Amino acid sequence: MFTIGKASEQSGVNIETIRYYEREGVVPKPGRSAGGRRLYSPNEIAKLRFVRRCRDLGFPISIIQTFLSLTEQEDRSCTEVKTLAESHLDEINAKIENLTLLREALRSLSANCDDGTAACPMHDALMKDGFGELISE
Amino acid sequence: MFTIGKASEQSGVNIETIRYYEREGVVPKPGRSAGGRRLYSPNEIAKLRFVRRCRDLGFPISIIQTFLSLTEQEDRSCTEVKTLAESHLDEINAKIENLTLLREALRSLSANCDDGTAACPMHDALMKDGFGELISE
DNA sequence: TCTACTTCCTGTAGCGGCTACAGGAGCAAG
DNA sequence: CTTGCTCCTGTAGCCGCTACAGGAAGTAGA
Repeated sequence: MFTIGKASEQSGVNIETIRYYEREGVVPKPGRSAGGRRLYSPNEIAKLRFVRRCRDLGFPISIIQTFLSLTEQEDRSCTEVKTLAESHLDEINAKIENLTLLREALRSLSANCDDGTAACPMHDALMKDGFGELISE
Repeated sequence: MFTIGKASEQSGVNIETIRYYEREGVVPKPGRSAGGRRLYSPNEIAKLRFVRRCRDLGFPISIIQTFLSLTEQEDRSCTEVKTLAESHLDEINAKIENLTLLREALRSLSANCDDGTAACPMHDALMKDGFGELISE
């Protein structure tokens, strides 16, 4: 059994964040020592690590909770997890696409600044009425 | 002069968001009608549009405020704007890179689910201790 | 002129996902 | 026994909005 500090080290989840996850019911409440300190089993630490990795992958907490509850009921949850992952993949693709558009827009605005004619062509372009709407979303 | 509803239409900024920008000092307080309603000049509406477009480009409010204050003092602020824009461009590139890594990680995890051997290979991979740390940040 | 409807006002609280305190208690080493 | 670390609870703040509630002002038609 490990205290919250060790659990944090091993899972890579910040101590405050671990307590936050507990408050929000993302992970179950751990046992306590005689002195009232949280004690984590290796299994619970694995769960925290799982949450962190899912967060790193960009999953929102709500979906991670679904993942964890699907995992509780051991029967054939793989396809459901896969479906969720793939719809998330679509979102990521959309984000990448938008960011790429945005990058091009910024690049061309910034490039205009090089000719040194106007006070600030970038600013002017963003102020003007006729400037096209960049982001689709 | 236009009421907040018209200003919202013309700038593309939500009414509530306009008031929020005013509270936060992003844009100056507009004049008021006899009855106490906000009245916007075309110039103020252009400013709102400017803020929205910068937000669309992913700039945080704090940077947009810098943009606007650089604009107030008309003297050669172009290079500063350009510098800010380019460091923002770097951030966008980093985001795209991370998302791309993330997409590959998700794809390969999801692909593993297809062979239908384990209960859920994706879940197992995320739980395991040895799984590499994906995201650099 | 009265009424119905729309727009606007202020103020406050909520969202997600943390992070940062304050003020105190437990615990191990020297 | 004291020092210093970790831990506890509870609360407030971060960003950039968004969504109310409860009321006042303005507009259009009968």
